[in-house]
Amino acid sequence: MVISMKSKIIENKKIKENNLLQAAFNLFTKEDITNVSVNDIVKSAGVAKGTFYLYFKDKYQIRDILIQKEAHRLFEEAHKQLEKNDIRNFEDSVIFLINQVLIRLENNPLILKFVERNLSWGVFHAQLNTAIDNDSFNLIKEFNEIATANGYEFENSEVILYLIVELTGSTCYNSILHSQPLPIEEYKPILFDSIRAILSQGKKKS
Amino acid sequence: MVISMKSKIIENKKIKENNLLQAAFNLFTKEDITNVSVNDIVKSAGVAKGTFYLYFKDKYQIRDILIQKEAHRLFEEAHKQLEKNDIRNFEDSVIFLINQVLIRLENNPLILKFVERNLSWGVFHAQLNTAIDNDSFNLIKEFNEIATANGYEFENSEVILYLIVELTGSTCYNSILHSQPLPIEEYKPILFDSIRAILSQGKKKS
Amino acid sequence: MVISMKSKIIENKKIKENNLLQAAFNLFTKEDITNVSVNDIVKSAGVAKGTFYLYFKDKYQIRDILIQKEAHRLFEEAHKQLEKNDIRNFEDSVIFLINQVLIRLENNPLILKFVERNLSWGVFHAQLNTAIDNDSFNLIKEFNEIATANGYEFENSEVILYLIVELTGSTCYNSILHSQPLPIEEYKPILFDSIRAILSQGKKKS
Amino acid sequence: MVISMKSKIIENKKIKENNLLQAAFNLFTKEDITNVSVNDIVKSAGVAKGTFYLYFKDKYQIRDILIQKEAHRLFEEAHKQLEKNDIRNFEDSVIFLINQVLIRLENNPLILKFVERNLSWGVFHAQLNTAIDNDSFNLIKEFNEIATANGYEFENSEVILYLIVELTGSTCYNSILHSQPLPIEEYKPILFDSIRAILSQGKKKS
DNA sequence: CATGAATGAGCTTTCATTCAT
DNA sequence: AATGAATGAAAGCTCATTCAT
Repeated sequence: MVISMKSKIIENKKIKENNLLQAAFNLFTKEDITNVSVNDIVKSAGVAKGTFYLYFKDKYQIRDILIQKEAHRLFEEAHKQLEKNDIRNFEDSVIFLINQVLIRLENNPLILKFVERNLSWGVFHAQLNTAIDNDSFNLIKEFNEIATANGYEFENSEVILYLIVELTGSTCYNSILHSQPLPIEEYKPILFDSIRAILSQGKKKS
Repeated sequence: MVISMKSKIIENKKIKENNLLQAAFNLFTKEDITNVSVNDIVKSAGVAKGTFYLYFKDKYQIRDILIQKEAHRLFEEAHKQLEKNDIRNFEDSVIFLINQVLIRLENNPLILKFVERNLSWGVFHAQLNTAIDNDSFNLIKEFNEIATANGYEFENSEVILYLIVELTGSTCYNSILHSQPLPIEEYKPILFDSIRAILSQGKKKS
Repeated sequence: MVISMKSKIIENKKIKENNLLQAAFNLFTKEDITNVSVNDIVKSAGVAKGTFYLYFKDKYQIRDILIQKEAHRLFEEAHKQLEKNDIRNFEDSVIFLINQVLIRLENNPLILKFVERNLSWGVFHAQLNTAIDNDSFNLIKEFNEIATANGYEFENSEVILYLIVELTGSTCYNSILHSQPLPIEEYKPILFDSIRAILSQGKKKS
Repeated sequence: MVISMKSKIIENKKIKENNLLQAAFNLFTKEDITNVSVNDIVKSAGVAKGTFYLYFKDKYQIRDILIQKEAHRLFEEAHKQLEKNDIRNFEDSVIFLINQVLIRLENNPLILKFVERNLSWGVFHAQLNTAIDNDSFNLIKEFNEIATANGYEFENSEVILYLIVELTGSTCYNSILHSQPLPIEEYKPILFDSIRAILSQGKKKS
């Protein structure tokens, strides 16, 4: 009995926290973070103002947590798909992974809107890198392994990977949300060709 | 006499306006724009609060003017250097121009900080485009001309140019300011090789 | 216990609200509303600035609430007196009611000052009409009933009533406050005679 | 020559002053005086800010001057018409004069709008009374003369006149501008009947 | 744990008025 | 006499944060 009561309380806390996170996410996708007050968040979440401060330091902490969560989920799902499909070729693997992430962003532009509204590429990017490093799936290690197995060799493979992630991120953001400079479907071929061109620098002559 | 009196007033106004712009620039490089109040700006500029509104609508207008000015100067100077040096080769020209801009950013990282603090690559990019378009030096046009003259052909040359600008901007920003993933001097060769790889896609077989 | 705690808070809120209303009323009787700042009101009420906005939208809302309250009380009390006194004659009833209101205004000229200072005859009048219409005591209906019962008939009885109310309001205001054109006690007979003259127009010849 | 130069300057001053008065009148008919800034007035008048203070103390002074002017013109014109028409009957004379003023207000509701916008019945009324007293045409004196000549006698004739002016002013204001309680054309007969009823109190039995 | 009333610092913006030119 | 740039006090209002209940 005591245990179930406690667990119920804990469960209740989790619900409150999630309500706040969800409410904040919704508001942050509609308005710049400076135009969202803690009042707005607690009203939308249906809790009292003081309750907010029991769970979070301020609205910026809630934003960072949201970004971390989304970035983590994004890569986890892309990774799952990569494992399901038995792609051996090096360039294809990289393109596949990137494409998986892009597909998710296309289908859920709220995440991008959220990032745009909060002008937080910097924060998002930092979290993305953290996600890439810490994930059970170590992207860099795998990148190197597949590269070597396929006869590629890079002096500085992480930098090449970083460069590709940045190129993709900064251009696809505008492409998905504003079709600038091209709609994402038209832009992808050009992007992917450029990525292959970059990767092909590492191809060893046999 | 009348003219000199009037011109003195006009001169004085220019000084006040510049004081405000300079003060705002300094503050914007130190703090996020949301943490800089109009009060801070006028105090730093040594003018009264009301004076600010004689010259600018709000602090966001002052930010946009600053960004436009900086972006314009950046490209103007880079362009001058390109004209001084008689570089004919296509890839070399592109790399030279990018390098000139990067050298200026390396020497004045405040401009980069300013842009970071305002997290406005988007704005910066828009201003850049305006500067590029309106300038006597038309980047896109020249890019195409030199490309053709050197036996390069792109289906979508503006997109390729955009892609290169974004790749450069998003990666060099961290490289210059935080030496991430590498210090700018070490990163440049890798970046330039990747840009050449991207450009080489357009090379026509003769 | 819980109830008493909650009720204490509610009671406290009522006190705060009344403090604000009272403070505003005092200031509005001394100064034109445009010369009374929210700051003045909260200082006088002994609460923080933000508290004001917890209870009212702005100072104009507080003014309207005050006017409504006063207008309502004025007529409620006059009506009570009319019921206590069994006056059957038509002209006497009308004069009695008007006199009751005037007596109250004479004894509490602050209400008149408040109305003057806020130059809000319009608002006051609107509230008065609402009070007349909505009150359990429906003046217009009763006016008609007593008129008919006493052999009076008006083509447009509401207009006659309106005309009398305006005549009374606009002249007694100056009479009570500035004894212009005569002190109220000297003015009343003339006013009442004029009102009777107006009413007598509706007297049917028998 | 010197005289004409001086007179030209004086003329110029008059033009500036009139420009300011006209500009202020236009603005005061569109907006409450608190929402009209000195800046608005000088811009509309086409003069510099400082010039305003060469002619007027503040915007409230300009308002009072405007009200005085309008009130004066109103009665002057009504008076002229009365003289042109040889009306001998007492009640008819009073009604005629009132009707002349009303006709002018109906045809130029800007004056009423101006009064409404500035919520200045009090000020307007004071100026009106001054106009009535000071005018070459002494209303009260004439009122008494015609009354006596026609066999009317009032204990307090000024008070009766005041009462009629107030009744007319406070009700016709709403009637002309808002058709409340009736459009002015429908309201006039009722009003005039009531005025005649009031006046008939003074009729001596012969 | 949860509440929400209360706070007051701090923001943006306006505007009457001055005064050197 | 006329100008208009400069002022800075003061307004309305918001909101993160606290704390008694």
